[in-house]
Amino acid sequence: MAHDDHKTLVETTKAKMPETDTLFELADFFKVFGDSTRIRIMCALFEQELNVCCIADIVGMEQSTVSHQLRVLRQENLVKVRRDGKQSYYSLEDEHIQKIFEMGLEHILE
Amino acid sequence: MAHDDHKTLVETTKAKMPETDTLFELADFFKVFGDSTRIRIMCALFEQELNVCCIADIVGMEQSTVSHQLRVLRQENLVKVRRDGKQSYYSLEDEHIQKIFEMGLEHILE
DNA sequence: ATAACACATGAATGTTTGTTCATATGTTCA
DNA sequence: TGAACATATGAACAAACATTCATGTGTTAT
Repeated sequence: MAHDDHKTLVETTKAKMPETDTLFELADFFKVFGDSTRIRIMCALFEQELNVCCIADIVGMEQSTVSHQLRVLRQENLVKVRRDGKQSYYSLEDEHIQKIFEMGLEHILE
Repeated sequence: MAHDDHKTLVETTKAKMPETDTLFELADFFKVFGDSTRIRIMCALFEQELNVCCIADIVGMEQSTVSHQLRVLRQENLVKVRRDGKQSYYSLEDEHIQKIFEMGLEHILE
């Protein structure tokens, strides 16, 4: 009966999926990649660590904007800070980031 | 002079980065992964193709909501549709998706 | 101590986005 | 043809988000 097929398919599929909580976390993680300012910040940090003022000039946005976005990146453990005198130097926390970037680029360039 | 260092660093970093347009596209692409409903839809489709009504039951949302989100996924070439009678069967378009998922999961599970 | 600088943060604003309801389109079957 | 079903779509609404301005915090150097 079609009803049973439907119910079975729904149930078995749900059973094979990761925990809902995990998938919500995953969405939150990718959300960070979904903004062009943050993408450009991360991209700039591929080369070397940079202080806030440099990043702001590179992406062409207010220092304040960049600081807010760096906080978002920090909260998701994507960047780390090193304080040196008056300046804060940011760098990438994780080597997954570059791979995720590459895969995204592969997808859009085809 | 510090001013020159700053300017040089900014310029050389900008020069090494991909085109700004590309990075905007990349952000739009990742934006699609940044919603838990869409993440769960894609996750369900890892197993096999599914029609809209099944997907709605699996993720526990309105059919309308799922249709809207499937359109977003279609627009970014992440899923494809196969029409069979009254039903539309959706499946994943791209094998990058699973790898991107895996990397995201690796990041959050540590 | 105080001025100048680098960065962080709170409040306010406008925009984007996800969801729902209602309805339209398209398909099957009697 | 008309009823029932599956899906798509438009309008409306609320919630989330990115940016900016103004200001606070912390550091250096005079």
